[in-house]
Amino acid sequence: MKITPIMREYLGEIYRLERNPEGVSTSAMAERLEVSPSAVVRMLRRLDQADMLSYVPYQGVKLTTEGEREALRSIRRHRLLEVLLVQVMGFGWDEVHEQAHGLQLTITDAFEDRMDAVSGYPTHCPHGDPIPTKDGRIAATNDQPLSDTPVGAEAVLRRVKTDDGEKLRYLAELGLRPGVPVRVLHRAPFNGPLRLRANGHEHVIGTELARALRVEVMP
Amino acid sequence: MKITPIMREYLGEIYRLERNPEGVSTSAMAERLEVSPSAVVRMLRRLDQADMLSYVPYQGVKLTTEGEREALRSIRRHRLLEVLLVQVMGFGWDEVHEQAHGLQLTITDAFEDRMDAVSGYPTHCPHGDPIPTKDGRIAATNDQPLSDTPVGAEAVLRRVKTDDGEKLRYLAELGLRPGVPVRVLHRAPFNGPLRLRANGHEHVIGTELARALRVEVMP
DNA sequence: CTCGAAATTTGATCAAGGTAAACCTATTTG
DNA sequence: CAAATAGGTTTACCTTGATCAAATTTCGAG
Repeated sequence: MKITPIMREYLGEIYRLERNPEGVSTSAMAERLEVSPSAVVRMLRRLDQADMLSYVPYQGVKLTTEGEREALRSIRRHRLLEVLLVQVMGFGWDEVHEQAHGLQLTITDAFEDRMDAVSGYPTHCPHGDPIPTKDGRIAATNDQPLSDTPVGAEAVLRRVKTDDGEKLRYLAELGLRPGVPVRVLHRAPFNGPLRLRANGHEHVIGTELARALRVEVMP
Repeated sequence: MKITPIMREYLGEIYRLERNPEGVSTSAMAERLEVSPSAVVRMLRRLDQADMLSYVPYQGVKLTTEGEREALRSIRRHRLLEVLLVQVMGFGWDEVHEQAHGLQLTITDAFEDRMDAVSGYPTHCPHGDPIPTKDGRIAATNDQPLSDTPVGAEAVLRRVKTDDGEKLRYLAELGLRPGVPVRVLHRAPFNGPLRLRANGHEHVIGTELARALRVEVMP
């Protein structure tokens, strides 16, 4: 049974959701793929048929080994596209998720390779997620939510886990991008806002944003 | 009635065929769009419904004003994509037609604009065809087949009218690209091959190739 | 332990594609 | 000059992927 680019895109999104605490729900998939829930259900049945995953109605979904391989191919394309759009085409990191979503469906393998080359063989997407290699290996991530990081810690911002354009634009304004060193200065009690220092400036970050920021704590 | 990216692509191809001596046949469209003839017929009916063209079964097709506007939008995207693929992504001019064909369907308006900018606002595609402006105007072409050019004429190669990868690779090898000055040295009788000088070298070109090369004769 | 809200799934419909069969048009030939 | 036939065009029926509306399941609150 053959696999289409659209199927691969679903698999990529399922893979991402599987490693997310919220889990893989029909409606979550529908939202991320910008598609109706019913389209998701039908696709799940097809993907089950194609042995890409096992799907039990109302119960949930689990990728097979084969399914994971295809998912990683899709994620590679998506993240390489994001890099290309930011570094080569000059888009802001808040504009690229949706575009990569669409373009992924029509690029060729040759395009994937050229994209990799002209972007300088990047290892991470603009939001800090690792780009799987061509043979389907993906670097482990070793970071934690800024919201769980103890006061006083020296850390490096590694990932920004949101697709919300508003948030991304705001973070860009503050200069909070992957690779930037940050220090947690203070956290107000009861999940209050968090004060931190980065790029020589102090900023106050709300809880919602702090949960999206992932840092690696330095020894 | 709404127009989809796929419809626009058909319109673009019809526009191109309308200014071709061979005319707009169902099978010609099918071949250029890499689609079955039956798919073309169905689409023609939809496009007629949408007032993009008038279609009479077995008779033929004619674009409306509206249809031409959409066609030019599609052609602009296609040719800008070809420039991007060659100049920015590093593809050969023999590899870009098909890829542009697919990508056209998923790029956004914003991508079109960025593409225009990073390519330096090009006026012609890598094969020498003019790129329509955003408001739907297209430069007139003023060239003739090399096969009709008199012996002794000084001319400049303007366009290469073929999508055949073999031919394009061969021409690239000889350095025969748009903008290159050429001089016709000799033509063998009975549609025989043609000898010419370009880039300081002499080449012998068969009739088939000479028909694809379009030159502007210099005074 | 039942009821109702929220999420999930099914059913009917549309766009766009393919293959195979039917159908026009035009050219060739008896 | 009419009939036959070849080639291109169109129709008919099936697949994929999407939508919306209706039906169904699940799960938390009383």
